[in-house]
Amino acid sequence: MDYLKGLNEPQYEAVTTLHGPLMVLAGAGSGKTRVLTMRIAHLITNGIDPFNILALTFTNKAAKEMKLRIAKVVGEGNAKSLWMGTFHSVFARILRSEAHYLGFPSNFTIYDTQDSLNVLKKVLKDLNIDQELYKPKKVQARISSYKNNLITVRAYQNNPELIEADERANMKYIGKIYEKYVEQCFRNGAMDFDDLLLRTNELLTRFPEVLARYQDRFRYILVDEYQDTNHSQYLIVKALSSKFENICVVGDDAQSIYSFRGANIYNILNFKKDYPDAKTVSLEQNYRSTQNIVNAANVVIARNKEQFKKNVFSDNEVGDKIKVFRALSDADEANFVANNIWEQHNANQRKFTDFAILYRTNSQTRAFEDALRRKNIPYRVYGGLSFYQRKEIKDLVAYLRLLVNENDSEALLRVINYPTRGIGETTQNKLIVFADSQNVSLANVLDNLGIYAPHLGFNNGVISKLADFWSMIKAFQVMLKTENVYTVAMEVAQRSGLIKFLKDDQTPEGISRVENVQELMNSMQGFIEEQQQLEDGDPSLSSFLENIALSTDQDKKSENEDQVSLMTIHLSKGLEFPVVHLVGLEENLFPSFMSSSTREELEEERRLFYVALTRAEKQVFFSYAVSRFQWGKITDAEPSRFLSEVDEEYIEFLNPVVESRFVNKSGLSSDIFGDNFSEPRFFKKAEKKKLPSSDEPKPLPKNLKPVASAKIINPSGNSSQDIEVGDRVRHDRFGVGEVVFLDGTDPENIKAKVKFVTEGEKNLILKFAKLTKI
DNA sequence: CGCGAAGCTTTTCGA
DNA sequence: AAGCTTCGCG
Repeated sequence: MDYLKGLNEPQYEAVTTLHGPLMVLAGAGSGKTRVLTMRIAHLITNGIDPFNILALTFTNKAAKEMKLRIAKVVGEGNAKSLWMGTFHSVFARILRSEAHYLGFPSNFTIYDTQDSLNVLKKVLKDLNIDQELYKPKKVQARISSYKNNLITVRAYQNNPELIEADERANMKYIGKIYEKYVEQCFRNGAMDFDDLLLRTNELLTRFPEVLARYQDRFRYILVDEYQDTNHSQYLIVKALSSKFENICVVGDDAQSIYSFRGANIYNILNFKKDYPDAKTVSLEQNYRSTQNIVNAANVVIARNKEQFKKNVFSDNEVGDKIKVFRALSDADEANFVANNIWEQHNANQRKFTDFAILYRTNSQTRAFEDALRRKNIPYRVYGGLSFYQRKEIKDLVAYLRLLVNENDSEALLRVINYPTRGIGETTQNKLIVFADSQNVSLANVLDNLGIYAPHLGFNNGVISKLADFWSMIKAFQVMLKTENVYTVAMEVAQRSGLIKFLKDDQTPEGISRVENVQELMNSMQGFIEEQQQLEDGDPSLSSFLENIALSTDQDKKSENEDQVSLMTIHLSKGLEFPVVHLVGLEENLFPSFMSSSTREELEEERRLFYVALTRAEKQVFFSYAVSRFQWGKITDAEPSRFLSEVDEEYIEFLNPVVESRFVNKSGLSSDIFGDNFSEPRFFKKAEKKKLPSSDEPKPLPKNLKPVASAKIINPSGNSSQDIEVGDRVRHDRFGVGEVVFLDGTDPENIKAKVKFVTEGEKNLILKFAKLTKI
């Protein structure tokens, strides 16, 4: 039992407590993954059949990795029958084999958010509902939250309170829309993400024999990231574990960041109420980060009301202080980060993989990509518009979905006239109306075109176009029976005209679309080969489609490449990096303007900040910009309140503290570089110095009103007289250099080209550059 | 019916 | 800025 060596006391306890309910509160960096893997290994070495173990993880990648680590301890043969994966993938598989109970085909389609939105829009159109009043996205969110809380259509209709609430919100047709949407999905033989959980609940409650079967199979259940489970997931776990009660949940309430998709922090906060006999183990020693980082994170998270008492600590070195950089713009911020990474890469011999750039929103990515590319720094962006969400990929995938499940009308309508083949909107609408009136699927109408044609009022041209399209699909289906999936997909891409259509577009975007399709084909081939090698692999098309529907970007993280990682904070959960750049620390961005109105929302944003901070092992850089190009225009920004929540003792400012706190916002274009929200307002140290008389609580950044004139923006800045071409100057950040060029006559706006020894040439606006003559 | 231009809206996080 | 919808013409 070598694997038990080196565990600390609580870790040991968590690993060796095999029976009964157990809650492991694992602080950030406390060796949670290790405990989980060792615990499973320990179960197996103690004679528990791996077949009886179910482990639910947050990403499929985490599952894969943990399985590998377990295999190292107990041997591959033993680890194989272990069931490990995300809620969605595990229960999608179970639903496939039990689909007949629910009246679904076993090859049901899985709709992603976009697909489901498309279906919803069609429903709204069908019902003649004004999409201005019923914004599809809002409706979708509402339905999603019903599903996550197990409010089925029937439950909704029997609940006057809900109906009333929707009426008050001027959404009295929600119930009707909900009903239609569910009907449509059912008819399409499709489940959305929420259905995968909701239908599992339905399966387990309506069919006790099924529940008994899975209860008996999954005698030991482990749930990772329990703080981010929603009610639906909670009920599944509860139902499955209620017979043996060998349930181990692992989580950290301080890292609950998914309430927007229904995660319920009370699942973990109330675990003890659900299982009064539950044992609790707290892992409090952080092995990941320096003391400075851990302490800073603790101070911030302590502001949240709702939480377990924990004392996370680190025995590592004290470490560097967190460095804070104030940038002039988003581009400036990105340059700072890129420079910093470049310097550290050279000076400290850090690999690029050691760095992560974490941000709140995906739209922040671009500036960093530009800056990194300019410096030739290799990077990889995770998340964002994921590969499988690209239009060209979705189009090809829609064809494939249609082959597997021809009732999937969403897929059918997506491809019936793409590439265009003369089956326009009018024709499509006639088809839809007719199919509805006969209560059959679109596929059924196309199957029996000969019989239905007289009732459809199509001319011969349209009929033959429809027949051609459908016989093409049928031919693909026949091919699928004998040929390998890759071959069929290739045939689809070519015969449908998709490839040709894409190739006709020779713009850079068009070329990249063709490449993307190629990449999809490659990944398909890879998938098939991999599945063929696995003993229990499934190289079928529907298996491939399920795989991509549930794949996360993290899942395909490429190893062995020395690249800087760019991702949202949400995606970074569970990862760690030696150096973390947490960027865009501005009010309305982080915390997000969408989540700043209630205490609960703000606390979740704060937990997000905590997650970001605790990703770092050695060093953290905070940065924010005072102006940012956003939504098509330049917007002023104010430092995030979270900056002021970190005690000054853990922080070091890279920019000099600026004398003036004020700037004139009226008139001058240079206002965007204003220092009006510089540190003195927000940090105790500076405040004590500059505002000795002020005992008032710090104002929220929102309320700040800039006053005074632009003249005193930067007393330490340079006027035109000070600096001349040929002068040797020092810059706080770029070091020593020589002025090679001056440009402009307006003293407010003189630009200086300075050649720095280490940094090369920079174009600076003299007024702000704070150059010192030497 | 198909295409492109014009106009309009909408901005978080993601299985 | 980007995505989506609408509109008008060939």
